[in-house]
Formats: sequence, C-alpha cells, structure tokens
Amino acid sequence: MFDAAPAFSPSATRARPFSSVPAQGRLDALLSGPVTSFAVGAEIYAEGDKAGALYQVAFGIVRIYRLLADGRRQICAFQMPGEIFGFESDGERHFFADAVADTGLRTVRMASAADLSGELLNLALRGLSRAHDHMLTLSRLGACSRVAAFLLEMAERQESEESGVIDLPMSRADMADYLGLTIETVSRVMTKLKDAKIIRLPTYRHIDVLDWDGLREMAE
Amino acid sequence: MFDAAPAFSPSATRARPFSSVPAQGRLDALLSGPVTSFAVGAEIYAEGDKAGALYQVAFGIVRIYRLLADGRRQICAFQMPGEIFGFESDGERHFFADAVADTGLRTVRMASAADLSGELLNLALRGLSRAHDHMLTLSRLGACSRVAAFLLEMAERQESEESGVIDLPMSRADMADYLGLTIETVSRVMTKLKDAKIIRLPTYRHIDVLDWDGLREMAE
DNA sequence: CGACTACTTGAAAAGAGTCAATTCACGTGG
DNA sequence: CCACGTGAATTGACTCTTTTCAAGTAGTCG
Repeated sequence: MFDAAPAFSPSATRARPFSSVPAQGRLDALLSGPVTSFAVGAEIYAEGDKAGALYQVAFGIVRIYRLLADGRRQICAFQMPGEIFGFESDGERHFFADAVADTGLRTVRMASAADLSGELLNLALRGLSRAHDHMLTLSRLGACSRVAAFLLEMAERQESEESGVIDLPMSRADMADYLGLTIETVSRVMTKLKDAKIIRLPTYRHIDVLDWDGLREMAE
Repeated sequence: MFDAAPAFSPSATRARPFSSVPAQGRLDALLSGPVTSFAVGAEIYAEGDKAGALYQVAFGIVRIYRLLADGRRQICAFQMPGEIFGFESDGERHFFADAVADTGLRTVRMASAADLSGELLNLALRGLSRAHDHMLTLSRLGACSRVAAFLLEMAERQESEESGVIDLPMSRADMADYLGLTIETVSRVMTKLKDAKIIRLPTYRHIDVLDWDGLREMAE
C-alpha cells in the first residue's frame, strides 16, 4: 500500500518530485467517469461549501487557495493532470478551488469513497508531505530561491528537462500568491534569471531553460 | 500536530471523518500501553529512519522539524499531550522528532495500525489543515502577527484564557524556527508586547496576558 | 561564586514591499 | 492587415521590515 519515495536527505529537501498521483487501484476505477469542463477562472468550489466530492484533473490546471480578511490570497497548491484533490477533514470546504486554465475534471462522490480510506490516507499523507515542503520554501528561502524552486517544480511535473521548455499555465499573480511574494518581486527575479542567461522568455508564459545547473544553484 | 491558529480557523470543530467510526476510537485502545520517557533534547526519530510506529504524547512536548543543508531548521509542529504523530507516506521518516522538555510517549506499532486507515485518515487530514494554516502564517503575516498568533495558539492549547498565564515550554530559538523568524526578531516582538502592556514576562518561559483583545488584534 | 547558555538590545545592511510609470502582448474592430 | 484598447508584466525610486553582526544582560547550574 505504501509506495517508495526518493531518499530524503536534507539537501534534497526541495527537489522532491511533485509527480502525479500514482495508480490508486479502486480509486482509479471510480475516476473513469465523464469529464466536466471548467472555463478559465471558473469556480470549482468555495470555502464554506458542503464538501461533496473528490476530483481528478483530466486536463488543465486548478489552484487551491485561501483568502485572508483583507483580500490577501495564499495559493496552497496547483493541481495538474492526474492529480486528485478535494479532501476535507470534515464535511466542509476550507479552501477555494478554481480553474487556472480551461480544465476538465472527473468526480468521485464521497459516498463511493467510504471504503477507500487506505487509498485516501496515502494521498493525504503525500499532500501533507508537500505542504511541509512548501512550508519550508515559504519560511526559509529568499525570493530568488523560491522562484527558481518553483520553476524546477513545474519543470519536473512537466518533464521539461529534455525539451528545455517550461510552460507556465498561470499568471505572475498566481505565482506570487503561491510563493508568498508580490508580482513585482516575481517579475524582478524572472528578469534577473534572464539577465544571468539561465532562462529565456520567448513569451510571458514560456520559458527556455539555458542552464539547469544554474537554476538549481539558484534554488538554494 | 497542533490546533489551528484561531485567526485562520473559521470552523472550530472539525469532527467529521469520512469513516463512520468515531474519531480515534480504536486508536485510543491501542494507545493505552506503557509510557516511554525521553529527556530534554532526546531524539525520538531522525530523518531517514525506518518508520515503525506512531506515538502519542503522554506528557511533555515534542518538536517535529526538518533541516536544510546549511543547518537552517524549520519546525513543522509542536506536539502536545494527547496528540498523535509519526505518520509517514512511505515507511521512512522525513522529519526529525525530539523532546523539547522531559516527555513521555505511548507507542502503536504500524503493524497494529494496518486496519486503522479510517482513523489515521482523519488525523492526517487534520494535520494537513493545520499545515495549510501554518503556511498562511509563514507566507502572509509579519513578525508581530506571527508571534501573537503563536502565543494565542499556545494559550488555546493550554486553556490559558482563564488563568491569563501562558507557559512556554520551548526556547526562543524553537519559537523562531517554528515561525520562520530569527531569535532576535522574536525577542524584539516580545519586548514590544511587553512595552505595549499586552503581556508581562515574569520569567523567559512564563507569560501573563494583560490584554487578550490587544493580543488578538496584534495577530491581524 | 563563576561559567555557561539563553535572552535582549543596538546599529547597520539587505531584502522585499509599495507606489507609480511604462512597456508589452493580445484580442477587437475598423 | 493594422490601429487601438485593455489587462498583464516589467521597471524604477523609495520605504519599511527583518536580518545580520556585535555587544551586553540575565538567569541557571555546577
């Protein structure tokens, strides 16, 4: 039931893959249903909603976030194709979820999930592990490291190492709210990476990585 | 793990597990065994260890943390009496755990936990929820708010509102590593709270709260 | 009492945030 | 096909917070 993960040395801490969720036996069977579409910006659920379902991303990308009273936003996670989200510890949503790009989702009703606690536990523990990684990033890394780590994370999730191209499906504002920075700071770091010849920016949303080692160094 | 910071926790009670079994029912039964003692600073487990057991704090306090290559430390959680910790997604420890004060722990071997995924899922989801709260604190709050929120969290876990006294079982360094600050900054905020007549500091480890509302305001 | 460690305080420096002004990319309509 | 308008991204100047480095003070334990 427990699957293997890469060895966990302190230095490898933030290099951990954000790999898509592995095959989950019975869960997968329940997730083979129809795909519901969401347009850019469409809300999937909101804080306070009754939690009725789990979702698996078929295509597109979803942001999971919370809001502070004054409007500040913390994006807890981006969900990419194959990944499952929507667990709650009680029957209520504690987050907002909406589509960053045009997105398709498969659904499992909670009722069907009653006897899947083994599979769900595994998913929850992985989520916990990621949350802790992200906590480390937010609390202990400078702006450059955060952005570089984010780019590496996206690269890994897209298997970009070969092509050298990273696709950014989200805006600078989304990046900033995920990394706990302002859009200006994110932008400045991007420019800095560009000036250092570590990346090129053919468009705002496409990155050519020229120097992976340089990027990795930056992420410390 | 610990209770969510009040500032970010709209719903106080999160008692609804996916499973129909009352939370921790069978777990409690398994946790009634003998108590193992750990002296101040004693290691409970280390990153890379084989994950063999869950623990429940009988008395004392435990810190769960990770280290970066350069020695920077992030304390993910303080575990207080009654709380259960030690889940891993893959059979290996990804954190360090050691005793902040003299501590007693009860143990459940993983083998006995095989059929407890319902209870464990609930615990894991609570942990996830707290991790997200902490993420928000780390990424979006200033130094004063972080310290104030921490004091309120400790107060809540100790039910200090009546007595007005908060006991800090950990050093400034532990607080700093939990809050993503330096010990100097933590110290300065404590002094500031003292000067603002919000708290008194009879000793380094004991706080008299003079103005709860002031403290709550401080926490943003 | 003395030595050790934890904590506090101060001054200077670094880092990120804020506010404001451009610049850029892209879709719309002429 | 090009001009224009809109929203996103970048850039610049300045401010504010937190860190860093360097003393100094206060509890604690032998």
